[in-house]
Amino acid sequence: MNIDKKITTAVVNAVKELYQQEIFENQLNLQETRPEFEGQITLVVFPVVRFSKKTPEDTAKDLGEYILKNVQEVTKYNVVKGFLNLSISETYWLNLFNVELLNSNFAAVKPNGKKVMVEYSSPNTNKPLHLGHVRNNLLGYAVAELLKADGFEVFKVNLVNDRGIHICKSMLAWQLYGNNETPQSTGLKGDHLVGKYYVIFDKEYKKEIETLVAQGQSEEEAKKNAPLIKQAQQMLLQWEEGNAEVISLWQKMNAWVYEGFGVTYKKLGVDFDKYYYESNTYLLGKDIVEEGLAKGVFFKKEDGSVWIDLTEDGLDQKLVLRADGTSVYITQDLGTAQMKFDDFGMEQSIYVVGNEQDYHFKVLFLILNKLGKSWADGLHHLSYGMVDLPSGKMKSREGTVVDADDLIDEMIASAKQKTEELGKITDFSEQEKNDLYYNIGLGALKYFLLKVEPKKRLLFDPNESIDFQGHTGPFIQYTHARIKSLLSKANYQSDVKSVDGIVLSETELAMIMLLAKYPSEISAAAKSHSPASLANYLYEIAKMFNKFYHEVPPIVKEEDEKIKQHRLNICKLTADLLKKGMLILGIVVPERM
RNA sequence: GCUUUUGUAGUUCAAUGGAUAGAAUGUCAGAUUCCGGUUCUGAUGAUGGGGGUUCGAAUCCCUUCAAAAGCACCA
Repeated sequence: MNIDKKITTAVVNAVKELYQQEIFENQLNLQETRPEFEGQITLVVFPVVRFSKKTPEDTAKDLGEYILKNVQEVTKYNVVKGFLNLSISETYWLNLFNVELLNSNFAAVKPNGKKVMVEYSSPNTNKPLHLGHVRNNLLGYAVAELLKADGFEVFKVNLVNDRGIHICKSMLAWQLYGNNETPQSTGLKGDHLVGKYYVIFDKEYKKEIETLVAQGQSEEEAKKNAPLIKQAQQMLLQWEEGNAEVISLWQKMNAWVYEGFGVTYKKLGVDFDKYYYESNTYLLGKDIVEEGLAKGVFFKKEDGSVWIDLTEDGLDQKLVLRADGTSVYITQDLGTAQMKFDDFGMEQSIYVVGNEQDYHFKVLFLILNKLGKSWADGLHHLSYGMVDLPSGKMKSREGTVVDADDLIDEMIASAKQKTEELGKITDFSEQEKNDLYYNIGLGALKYFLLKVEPKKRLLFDPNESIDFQGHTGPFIQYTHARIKSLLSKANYQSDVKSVDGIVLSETELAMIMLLAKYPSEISAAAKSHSPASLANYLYEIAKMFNKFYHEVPPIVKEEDEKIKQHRLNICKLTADLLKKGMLILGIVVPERM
């Protein structure tokens, strides 16, 4: 039984014995004692006051005395206003560290038997990935890994939007202006080549609109009447009819895109257990519409279109099936949700999608709820904010979009430059060097994008992200590398563990308490789907370690073997947890850098 | 216009309704340097405005201002 549990149990008993009342553990609030007061654990007394009918100070004293008598580990207490500060014995902390934290099971995953799906990435196949997608991918991956680390069985899936008017635009432009260009003939990455024709389409389309407007049409008319858009729409119809030529072009160009995406995914270090394709799912959902009609959840209008009325829930009426019987976006999402559940039978399902779709998911989940789907309560939209740059907003039309591949290459180049300037790794092989640049560059990028709460907008500053000092990935990587270097210099033996009879310094104690929180930090971060809180915790560890390392006398020169071993144990555990935690974020911490 | 989200030091980010709102960066001063481009210590400086609920509010409610997004038989 851990110390928190012992204390809360004691308080519950104290309330029973002293005040003849029943209080529940979840009404109690324990927190870490602020550094300016004596003690390590603090009970906030206010919730108990209504049971004691005494002042907060008197209540705190009552409880303090009771805990002192009944909880062996508590050696002292003091009361400041409504706060009861408890001092825990040194033996307890030392024992916690030696027996629990240094045990190899400490940060190990304990399966909880639950299944969760994380859908992320979900790109369109008409253009390459950009900075916004990067946030999505990193977030989705990290949340999935976080849930794994908290004991879930996780399925990562990617729902690819591979059909529709957008890809027809690229296809048409390639047909008209492409001269049979291929990734091989141009040396362009497949997704970039297809994206190039998407841009060309847009350019030519705009020209046509201008011409029509000059001929006297309104802009709205011109947008509808331009020959290019009509041809694209025609092509979409042919696609739906299964026209062999169109399908074959579609397959060819999508294959280029997938090859390109594959390269980007690999560089980002993300992966998927299963891909879903909208070309397979876009017809789904019609049976759910039938089901909804039968249950009276949906209603049919005179023209045959099917709707749901969500006005009682503060939303609008929402179309779920067109009058001509074809699906809309939400129809297929209804069907896809059912299919995903049928495939995996998970308790929870997380959609990592930008916040511009908040309304859509609100509606989607509400509908599934009204349809009485047992799994609807486990659906969750992990909504995240847009990414801005110091130079301003990204706008595809103005060409200020940051391409994912370019960005990654720049980060690696920047890591290389910084590392070379210092010349610390001249003995590395070429391969080792390249791996290092990659790990630092990507680590900088990933940490910077993940340290911010998902739902907030994010300002990405490439220069700041790769700084080796401050709140950055490389700072944590560097701290880890320094520890590793220290351990090897000190010839550290990990099999010597139990070291007792030591007096802990204040910072050592703080370090142990901080490291002890690892499992609960993982669990809390997983529950709130927040890699950001893990990222911040890891930074705290790195920072606290530096303080510890600075304050403690030179460890390598320490003559007392017990103290030396104990301090090296702290170093070792710090390095291990940093490594493990960063890996959840998708970041590799180098052994040397 | 309606709805949602976000407003915290100069800047970038933290803070399960709990104590004097923490970091980073920037600036200034000092200390240390076990293998570290260091690192550490101190100083500086913020909850957009106005009400309310509460023993206690950055956090919950109302209102106002600002920014962003959404409001298609698009996805």
